[in-house]
Amino acid sequence: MTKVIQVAPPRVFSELKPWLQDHYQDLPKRLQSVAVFAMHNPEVIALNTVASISDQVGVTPSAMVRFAKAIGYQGFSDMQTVFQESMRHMSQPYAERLNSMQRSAGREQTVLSQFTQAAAESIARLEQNVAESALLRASEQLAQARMVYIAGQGRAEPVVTYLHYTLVKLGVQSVILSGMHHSMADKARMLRTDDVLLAISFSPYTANTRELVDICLLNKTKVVALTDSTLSPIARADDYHLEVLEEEVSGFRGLSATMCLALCLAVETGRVRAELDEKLNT
Amino acid sequence: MTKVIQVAPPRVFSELKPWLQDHYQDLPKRLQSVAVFAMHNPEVIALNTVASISDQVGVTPSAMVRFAKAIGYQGFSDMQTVFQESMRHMSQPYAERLNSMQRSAGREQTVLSQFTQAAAESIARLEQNVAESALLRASEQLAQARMVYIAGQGRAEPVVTYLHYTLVKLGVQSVILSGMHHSMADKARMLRTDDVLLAISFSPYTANTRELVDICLLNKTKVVALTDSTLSPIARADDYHLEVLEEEVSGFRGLSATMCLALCLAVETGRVRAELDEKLNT
DNA sequence: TTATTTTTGAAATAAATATTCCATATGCAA
DNA sequence: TTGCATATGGAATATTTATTTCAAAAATAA
Repeated sequence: MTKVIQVAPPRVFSELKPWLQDHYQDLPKRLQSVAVFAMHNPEVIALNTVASISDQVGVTPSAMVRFAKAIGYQGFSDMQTVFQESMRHMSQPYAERLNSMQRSAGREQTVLSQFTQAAAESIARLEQNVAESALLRASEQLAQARMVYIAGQGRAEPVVTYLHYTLVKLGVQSVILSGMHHSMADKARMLRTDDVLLAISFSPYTANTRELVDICLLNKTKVVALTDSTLSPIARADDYHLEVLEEEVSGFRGLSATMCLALCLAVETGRVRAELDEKLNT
Repeated sequence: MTKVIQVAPPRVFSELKPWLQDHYQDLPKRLQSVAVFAMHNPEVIALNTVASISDQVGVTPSAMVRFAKAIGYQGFSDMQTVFQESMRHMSQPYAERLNSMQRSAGREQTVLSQFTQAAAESIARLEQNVAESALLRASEQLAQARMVYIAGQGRAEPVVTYLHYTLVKLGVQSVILSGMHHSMADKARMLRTDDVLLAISFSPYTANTRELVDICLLNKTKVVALTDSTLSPIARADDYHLEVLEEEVSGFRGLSATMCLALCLAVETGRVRAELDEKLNT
């Protein structure tokens, strides 16, 4: 039985790399092949089965298991989880950076670092998932509105406040609906067909906001929605909606990415509005 | 046997999303749960086993298989490959990422990428600049308070709303001061020495919030401040303040990092408060 | 209400996947 | 060369994991 090492194996991918550099020379030929492949295609190791990988590397399945054991893992499966874990953070380079910085320092995760990491991940994802065109379409709707009515409750309320504050500062007429003590029907009656409802709602979706959107859609009033999922009841095929999903940390969802998107929406609306105004004046 | 659909299922993740939007309503309860989870945590679906996922979703393994079949896949495994494939492309932008970073120096950027980048930088800086100990000290003050009064105007108001929402959810008694139609003196008179004022204020500092802090300090009422600079008039040497600076993009400052810090503060306060309560009960 | 269909969970089964074992090959030293 | 140790591939085995089945529960319609 070949035992290159018997101390605790690296539990994170970033530590595995330097380890292999040190011990590469001492490994048998096949295991070297595996090492090279693993470093060049970590995502293949993370996602495929032993049979499939060994085939791609050009070795037998046994070699894969031996490789894992040579490093010190219990077996291939054990090693694979380390590769998988590294993938989770791959798509968020910011997060990975923060992560590795802390790990190298040896510190444990502080409350602050946990939440900043989640926020950074959410923002990175936001950039990937929201199409510039969708943002533009939504902005155009808002810019054309005679008046923008903003609605949202609970966790969405800070977003409502922020959007209102920013839009007003940018010269876009807007009113907060949530605060008013009217029935939903009363609120809906205020809206004219040249107005636009800007609805913000997250899971669990509050019935009020949902109801408001329903009424508006019936009245042919335009609705721009900001939500955390296209499965949300307020996101319809025919309206303009933007999606933002916040990473969760021990049951808490932040608003970092949402606020970022809100600012984008407001600024873009302001810009489009300014363009429209200019056209009218000439 | 339940057959929602029998046509060819989406082979790419991006097509799967709209499909679920259309058919979500028609799915049984458990399958809806799975749908929501799958859209929110695609990487978990890609990387874990049926047993592990179903456990996280809170359904039985059978439900996972049924979900896959309902969409039209042969089984869970078949669906999983689609999720895995989507991950492969996700992590591809490793090189692409660097490109976009470099592009920032030269060419034009989208509105979205400009703001997400600013937000990410602000958050990264937040993590470096805020000491965990400062966060803890501030949290302890808030946790010991009989009642937390929250104040802040303008750009700080969304933060006030959010802090209030989160603190209440965590069982910490708190009230928003800003909204009340009282004079500053009236407001200050409400505060007892065992209360704490949580003041949020950014440049340009509104006179109101500043005045409130001054009165509290005179009355020996504790003040916890959240601001964008230690030079801020509301940050004093002897009180508890946290600093967060948002990166600026063409004159606009976001709230992403601020919201992240606010959440940290609230959660940490809730934790400390829970500890205190436990001690009292024993 | 009752009858009928749909949904659900738990256990049994089937499939796949990783791991171990062993015979053989390969490299190396005397 | 021979002898010894290590490395290797392939097949057997053990384990894990997905899938199916079926009875019970829930929902729906009559």
